[in-house]
Order: sequence, then structure tokens, then C-alpha cells
Amino acid sequence: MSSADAARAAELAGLLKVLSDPTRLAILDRLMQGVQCNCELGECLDLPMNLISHHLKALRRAGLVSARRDPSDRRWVYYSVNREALVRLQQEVCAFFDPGRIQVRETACPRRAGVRG
Amino acid sequence: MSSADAARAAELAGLLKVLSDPTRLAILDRLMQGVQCNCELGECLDLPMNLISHHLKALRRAGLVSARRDPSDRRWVYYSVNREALVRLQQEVCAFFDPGRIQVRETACPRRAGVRG
DNA sequence: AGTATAATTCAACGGACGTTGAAGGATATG
DNA sequence: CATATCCTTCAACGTCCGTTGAATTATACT
Repeated sequence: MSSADAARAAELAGLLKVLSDPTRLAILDRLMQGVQCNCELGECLDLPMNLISHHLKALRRAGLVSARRDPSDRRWVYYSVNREALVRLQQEVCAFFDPGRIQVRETACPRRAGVRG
Repeated sequence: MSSADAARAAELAGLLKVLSDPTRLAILDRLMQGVQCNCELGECLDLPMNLISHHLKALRRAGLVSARRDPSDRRWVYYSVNREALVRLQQEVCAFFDPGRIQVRETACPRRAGVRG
């Protein structure tokens, strides 16, 4: 694993960390069913609004969701899923965990070498 | 999101949590290049053996890697990636984050309803 | 028996983070 | 101007967990 690969692995790990929370997945799942405001998410998932806000912030930092204010009442914020982010997520996951990358060979540990049999 | 979906989301979150660590991704990446013993992984990644063991335990609990003892010297343990687990991982990720699931509709928040315009 | 090696387990530390409650904007309405 | 609503931010708490170092186990060799 080169250092470039290590950096990409760290980046992927960060993205997966954002998604490794049941509440955030629930929010994301909910948002996939249509645009939602903060309070509606809170009611559906039975969670306080500040907690929803907290998780939405994390999802937004990761580029997974976007926010848009209601032009006719700027108190309301509507959240939606970023289609491109989902595509990119799928691509990165499928690239890293591609079963085709698995190589079949026995250990090449230098300590073990020459002592086999 | 039904309770069954919520349970599946929690399960997926748990799996992603295991993968949301750079060290574990590095180990997994390394294992995809062939069977490795604990000490070889430790040398390649410059990490103490007990830490490798700790992460391998988590990866094994998640069913992502398997272990096999060297028949000729049972002190050695060889680790390998579970191809089926990778396939399942890809399937679950692609199912949950499928962009095709995104529905286009405006908010249906009951509080906001009837006050639009 | 005694030593060496591979691996695991244990205990402890420290930082990251999800959760909670309260306070602080920002905007709309009367 | 005062009140209400939506949302965010802040502070504090508790827990999870990656990391570290030391001890333990299991096996092999002499």
C-alpha cells in the first residue's frame, strides 16, 4: 500500500465514519424519500431538533446532503440528498472492496521463509 | 423508514463502523494482496503486533477476514480476506445508497403545510 | 526443563463523538 | 415592539474505542 493509497484509505475511512451511525443513516434514508425540513425529520425519527441539526451538519460537511432556505419563509431549511455524492460513494466503496483485487498467494513473510516444510 | 429498515440500517452502520478506521482499511488492503501473518502485517504497516491483532479481531468478528493456523508450525496464523463478505458489503452499500431510491418531492411537513405561498 | 517466537489478552490512558439541555440568532407575525 | 417559530450553537457529560505497554498463552526447538 503506497502512501498515496494510504491517504485515499484514510479519506475513505473518514467518509465511512460519517456513515457509521444509525441515526445518520436513518436521516439519510429519510431524505432519500424527498426533501425534508429539520423539524419534520425530528418528528419522524423522534429526535430533538438540535440533534438532527448536529447530524445534518456532519452529513453536509461530507458533501452528502445540501441545504436550501425557503424563499417565502427563510426560517425553514430544506435538506436533500446529493445524488452525485451517492454515486461517488458507491464508486469508491466498490473500487476499494473490489473482490477482483484479491490475490491468491501464500505468505511471503521473510521470517517464515526458508523454514517451511 | 420502518422498524425493519431501522434494524437493517443499524446493522449496516455497525459494519461501516468497523471499516471507518484507516488502520483497518490498510490491513484489509494489505490482505487483498495475499495471505499474511500477523507479524508481516505489523512490519509492513509499522505497527505493534498486539495492535494488528486487535484490529484483526474486529475484522474477523465482522466476518471480513478469516484465520488459519500453519499446520507445520501452529504458532503462525495466516489471515485472508473473505471474498463473499466483500461481495455482500458491496451489495448492501449499493442497495442502501442507491441514487435510484432518491425521490423528488417537496417537503410534506404538516406544520409547513397550508401556509405555503 | 529451558529458551525463543508468534499471537493474544489485559489494564490503563486519552481523545473523539453522540447525546442532552439551555442559550442564542434569524426571521415571520400581530 | 413583543412574541412565536425554526434552526443553530454552546457547554457539559458519558461512553466508546484506538493506542500503548506489559503479561499470558501456545507452540517449537535444543
